[in-house]
Amino acid sequence: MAAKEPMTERPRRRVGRPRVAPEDDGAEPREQILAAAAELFTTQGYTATSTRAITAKAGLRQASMYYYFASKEELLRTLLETTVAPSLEFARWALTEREAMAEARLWALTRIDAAQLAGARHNLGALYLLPEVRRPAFESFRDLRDRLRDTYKQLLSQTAAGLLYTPGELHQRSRLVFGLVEGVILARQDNATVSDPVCFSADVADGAMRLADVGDMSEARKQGMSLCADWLGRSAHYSGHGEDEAGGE
Amino acid sequence: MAAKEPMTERPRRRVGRPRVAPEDDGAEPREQILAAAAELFTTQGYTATSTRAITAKAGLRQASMYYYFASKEELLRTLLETTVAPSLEFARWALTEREAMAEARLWALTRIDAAQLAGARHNLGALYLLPEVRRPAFESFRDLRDRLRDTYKQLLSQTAAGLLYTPGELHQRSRLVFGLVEGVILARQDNATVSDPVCFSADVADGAMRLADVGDMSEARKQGMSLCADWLGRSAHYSGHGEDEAGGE
DNA sequence: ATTATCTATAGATCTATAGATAATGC
DNA sequence: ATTATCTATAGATCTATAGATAATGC
Repeated sequence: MAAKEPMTERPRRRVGRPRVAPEDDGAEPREQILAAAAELFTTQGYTATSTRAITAKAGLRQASMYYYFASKEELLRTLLETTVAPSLEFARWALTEREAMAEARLWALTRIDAAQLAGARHNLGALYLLPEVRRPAFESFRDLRDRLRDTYKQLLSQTAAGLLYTPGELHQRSRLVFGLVEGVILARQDNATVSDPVCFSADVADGAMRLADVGDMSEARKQGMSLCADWLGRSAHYSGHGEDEAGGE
Repeated sequence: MAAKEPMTERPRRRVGRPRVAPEDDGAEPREQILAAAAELFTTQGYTATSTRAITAKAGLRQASMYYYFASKEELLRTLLETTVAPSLEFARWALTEREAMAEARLWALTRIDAAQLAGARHNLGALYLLPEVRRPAFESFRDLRDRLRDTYKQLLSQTAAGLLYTPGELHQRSRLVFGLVEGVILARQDNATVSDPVCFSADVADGAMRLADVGDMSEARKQGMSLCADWLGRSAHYSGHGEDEAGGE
């Protein structure tokens, strides 16, 4: 994501009227705006954050935001969708990996999801909790989120204990597990950063096993870890990087 | 909370300039404002809810709100503090009940807390999650919340399994338990109401036992239920009502 | 000519205050 | 006189658009 040419110091003079505030780092303006919005939306809320505050932090003028985003809503939509995407991709993959036991896949999904929530800069998961996300403008994002939630439920239903649940019990239980993961977001809201996302996410995944009444946790954990490793290997293969996303050891 | 005199239909003509919109029910204006704010703050957020929207729902004019509350912030502060108070009172009491085992007290606290979150009108717990609550204006509320969180931690540390935790493990583990309870808030945000708060809160308390590695859950549960019953008896004694607050059976 | 910014501003809010007004109570 | 409302509005926002401007690129 950083500079690709360590040798050639290529200033790459940019077209267009220069900024009044010089760019401090080499980041693209669009990315700077997204980063500023991420920080402000997560800490102060959506409506309470003005486009003026965002652009001030990004180092340009209020109106310049509209060159990159059609509206403030589109800015939030972009952040929401890029945040849920990685977990959802893993979820889809986990559903297809039928050789692994459902317990292990649930462990791995919980772990990947929790690690992403714990490790992301600026507690991006907190965006899911913004009341404004209920507006119709963000429905497409809520659909993605529902699909992720449903994957937890499906995997849970395939565990040994889960096969015995009534539909009502399954629903209740999957809410508890999903809630546990969302708890990571709330934990971060209190103390700025989780000290060790790698360990913490594994703890959360273990917690999910307990909530799911998994008998042999160590087996699920072992298989689950290898699923995580497989996935991280895969995604590292497709996109050049991605290794520090969810902390595999 | 409703009418005290079923016989004497006492219209109790009110002093002051009459409202332009007639009062539909007999509720006090202050309470009507609080109820309207509760609904709007929890569903749309604090900044996104205008004082105009609140008072429109309460059936009076925007400026009339300021007769009862000095500012919009004071309105939110009132809601926050009345919401956390019942759980915190129970928490304080649970700490003193030394005859009961720590596991049972943790079960009971989780249950009371979860039941209140699940059963309250308008998902009031969602107020805790509003980003605006981080503002200095709400610090006194955050202190109360911290005290509640700390009670979970203390009880957890006194369980059989908890005595063996390192301080770091204890902290992590208590975060998971507290997060599980907060998950109730998130569950409600999706599907408007929890079908059965009584059962659901017991399930959450069981979940806390699982997260806390409690060996004999049934014993903790039995004792915990009786603690809940004791408390509800007590509070029913002090204040005339309060029996449907946290659904004891 | 194209790109990426800027300045300026229209128009729509929103909170809180000032001060009038219509009841009851003494 | 006191109480509980009202109307009107000041002053401070905030989002999004219009249109100017300063670069590079052809």
